[in-house]
Amino acid sequence: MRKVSGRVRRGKNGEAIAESIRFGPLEYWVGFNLRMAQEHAFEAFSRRSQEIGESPGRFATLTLIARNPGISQTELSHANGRDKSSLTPVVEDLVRRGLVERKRMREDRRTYRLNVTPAGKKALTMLTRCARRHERVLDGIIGQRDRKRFLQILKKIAAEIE
Amino acid sequence: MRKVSGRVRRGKNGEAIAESIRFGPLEYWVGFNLRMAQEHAFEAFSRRSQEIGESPGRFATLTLIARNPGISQTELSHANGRDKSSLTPVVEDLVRRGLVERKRMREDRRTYRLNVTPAGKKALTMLTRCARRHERVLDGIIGQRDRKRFLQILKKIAAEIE
DNA sequence: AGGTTATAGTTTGATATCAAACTATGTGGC
DNA sequence: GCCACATAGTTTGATATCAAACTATAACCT
Repeated sequence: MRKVSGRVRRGKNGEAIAESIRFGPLEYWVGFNLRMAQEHAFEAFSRRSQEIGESPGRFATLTLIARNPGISQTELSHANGRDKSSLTPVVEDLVRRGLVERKRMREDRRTYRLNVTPAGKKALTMLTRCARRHERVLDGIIGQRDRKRFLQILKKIAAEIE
Repeated sequence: MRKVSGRVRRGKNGEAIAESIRFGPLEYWVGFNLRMAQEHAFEAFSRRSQEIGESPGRFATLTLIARNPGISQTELSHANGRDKSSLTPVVEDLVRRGLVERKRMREDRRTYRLNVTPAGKKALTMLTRCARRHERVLDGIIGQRDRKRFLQILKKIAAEIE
């Protein structure tokens, strides 16, 4: 867990003087707080998924393939918000471990079709359980009353910012 | 700008059939949408700060040093939510470019004190202007009514998740 | 004082990511 | 058919990050 920010300065006799950090405008700026929230949340999910021996990044990838059988790598990279070149080693790994199957399309031999194998479905089930626990924690923090609106705003930001 | 997700599949006669991606549970999960919002927002800020020739990551760093004169690298790394080792090259760069000054503490010769130089203040002013424009865009998307609550929730997530 | 333990910062090795260059394939104009 | 252009995926080079090992100082205990 990340330590919470706090300064300790020593006085003349070496006694600890706790000071807190001044965040200035960062305090009330959305950009900074969005980053902090995301990074802390991601880290928490990361720990959770490590418990079941999966990388946290695999979750969205597997879900998207499972929900969109035959999806291509480029489509997947857009859906997941990553560059297609980042996907190459990820897909390689998933295929190597037998979680995803990859076939050339007949009609267009540049394109691959991705599908989740039975083993992949199993891994996804585990990851989904893990993600549900994570979501429940987040829900607890956000509160039932604000959750829907909060989610709407997040979607709006992703969709509308240039 | 990142393309929006959408699939195009070819029919028998080669006509384009647009399909949209199914996100399954990702659709309504906070974790995924938090990540997407943060990444899109960061990318937008990144473009903005490139226009003035600064890295987006420098903004929080410079602000925190300016607001906490004499802060140490470890304190800074906690405040900024980064590992102290990540800070080494960043501080090096800021010092090399004359934006930050770094002095050994007398009382504890392991520790450095960081301070922003006049040149650093100037760079920070530019970056702050840039960040303000970015914030205004975000404010427009979020809406004045929900902004405060939204910010509160982001802070709560960062603070409370394990 | 001397040895043990803690702390500040750096170095190193691993990972994830992007962007640009590249390869192979496909499409369209003529 | 051929040539220009577009597209799917890979490779390569750069950057940012973390975690663990390391160096140097400092604090603590007896």
